[in-house]
Amino acid sequence: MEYTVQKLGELAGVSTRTLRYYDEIGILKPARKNSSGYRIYGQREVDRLQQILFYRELGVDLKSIKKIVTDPAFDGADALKRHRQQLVEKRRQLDLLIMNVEKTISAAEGKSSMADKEKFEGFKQQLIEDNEQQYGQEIREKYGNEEVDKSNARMLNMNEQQYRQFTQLEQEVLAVLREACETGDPSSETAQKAADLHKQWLAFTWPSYSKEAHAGLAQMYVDDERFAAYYNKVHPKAAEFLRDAVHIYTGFKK
Amino acid sequence: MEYTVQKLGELAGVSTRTLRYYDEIGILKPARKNSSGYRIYGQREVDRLQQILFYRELGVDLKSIKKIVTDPAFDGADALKRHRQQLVEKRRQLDLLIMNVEKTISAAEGKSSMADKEKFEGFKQQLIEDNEQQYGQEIREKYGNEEVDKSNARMLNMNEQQYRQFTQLEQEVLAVLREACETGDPSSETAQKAADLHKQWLAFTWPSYSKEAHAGLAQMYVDDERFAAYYNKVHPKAAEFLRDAVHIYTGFKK
DNA sequence: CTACACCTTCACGCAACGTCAATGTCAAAC
DNA sequence: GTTTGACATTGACGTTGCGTGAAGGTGTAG
Repeated sequence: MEYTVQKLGELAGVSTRTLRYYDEIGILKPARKNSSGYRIYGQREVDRLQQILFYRELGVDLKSIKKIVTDPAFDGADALKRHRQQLVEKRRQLDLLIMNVEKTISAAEGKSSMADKEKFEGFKQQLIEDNEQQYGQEIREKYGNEEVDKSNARMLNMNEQQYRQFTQLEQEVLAVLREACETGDPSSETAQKAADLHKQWLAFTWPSYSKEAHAGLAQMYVDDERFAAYYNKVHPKAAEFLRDAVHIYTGFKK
Repeated sequence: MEYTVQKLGELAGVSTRTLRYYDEIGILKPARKNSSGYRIYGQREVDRLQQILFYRELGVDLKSIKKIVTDPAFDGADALKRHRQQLVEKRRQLDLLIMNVEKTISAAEGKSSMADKEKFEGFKQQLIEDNEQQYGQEIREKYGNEEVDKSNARMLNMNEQQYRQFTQLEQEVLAVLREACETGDPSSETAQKAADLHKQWLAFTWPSYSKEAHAGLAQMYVDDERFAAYYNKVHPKAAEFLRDAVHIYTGFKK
């Protein structure tokens, strides 16, 4: 039972290029080469190829497969578990992505029937609704209806460019905050920059900035688990850290 | 407002390499170059970069982004819809992959006996602990300690095969629910199938099934954002949809 | 004047092959 | 004995979105 590249390829359903590649990376070497340099595979190689293809179908990368098939002491099931973890994480990311894409699409659809001029109205409207639904009640209780309505009104008055700046600033706040958290010091320069960015971000929608409101809001980020969860995406203690940084930034005393 | 590569990079949170690459592929060219060949970007380029990054975050590839941002006649929303289709298909593949990997793992575990059985016990134990930590308090408040403890006890009494059925059912519920959401009709056959699967799934751990409890639980999936988030992985309105479907399934009247 | 930070253009590396290209070999047909 | 055609070989580039040097020019502060 000896096979040339093509025969083995047909048998296993892979291209000859693949077999040469597997030889090249040392994952499946032919049993021998004939006088003209042709690759000759035997039964052992067939079995091994099956094994390789089995793991390949499960999405395992060739480097890991190599370890599994070459080192008999290597635990395949264990490797698969780690692999599963990666896949599950990948799916989580994909789920988030799809949710965002769908949000964007439905926002865009709400707008497409309208005039071109009102391009982002639907998008912003959606954002406000989301926000209201998530945090509306608490914010209204704390800051009063007027303030919140004014804030929403400001957002509705944003144009597309402002909106993009707004979302970008949001990203920046999170990025700097994450970096700052690593320092562990809320009075560090980075932390204070995060607080400043957060103020700027706030200024986009909050009608009147005040140190007290800023400090109070920061406290709420800690108290309200939904806010906390939002910030803690970037670091387990990000919400607390931001509060401390903002309290220093605003000169707020406990 | 002029920026060199690094300045713009810091502003937008991308590397200078990325900006040079975007120049190279013609997706974002600098406004001009100074006498020494330095790239100089202006406000227009900043805006455009924002737009690029916006789509990039949604996982759109640069080739498509190029079309969107360079050709004003190109419909971004349309591109996003095709993109979503790709993502959904990708997720379907990923789901299949994960199922296969899990099948393989549990098959391998069923083979090796003693040590792995203990691992399995640990697995269940872990699952209960996770669950307790995440939802424990609310559930205990709503349904009482006894019920919850009984539920946990049932899970601990599951054998491996039952456990596999249980997790498999969980996946099925999500899959059918996703499909049902597309119909938009909670009374549709698919939606009712989802509700039925959900009941079966529930039966695995819930000691005594009742329509009232089922309907109430479904309502909680909407009210509690953590449950909602779990179901909304598959569709933005999945939690609400499931509630409606279950309410029809159980004949619950508002 | 000298650091030193910042800029430039190559160019390789990454995963897993697909796809030529140029050339050698085997078996059968003429 | 030669031609043909299928099959083999070893390169080597293309794919995607940059990261990461290398080698060398430029801007500015001390």
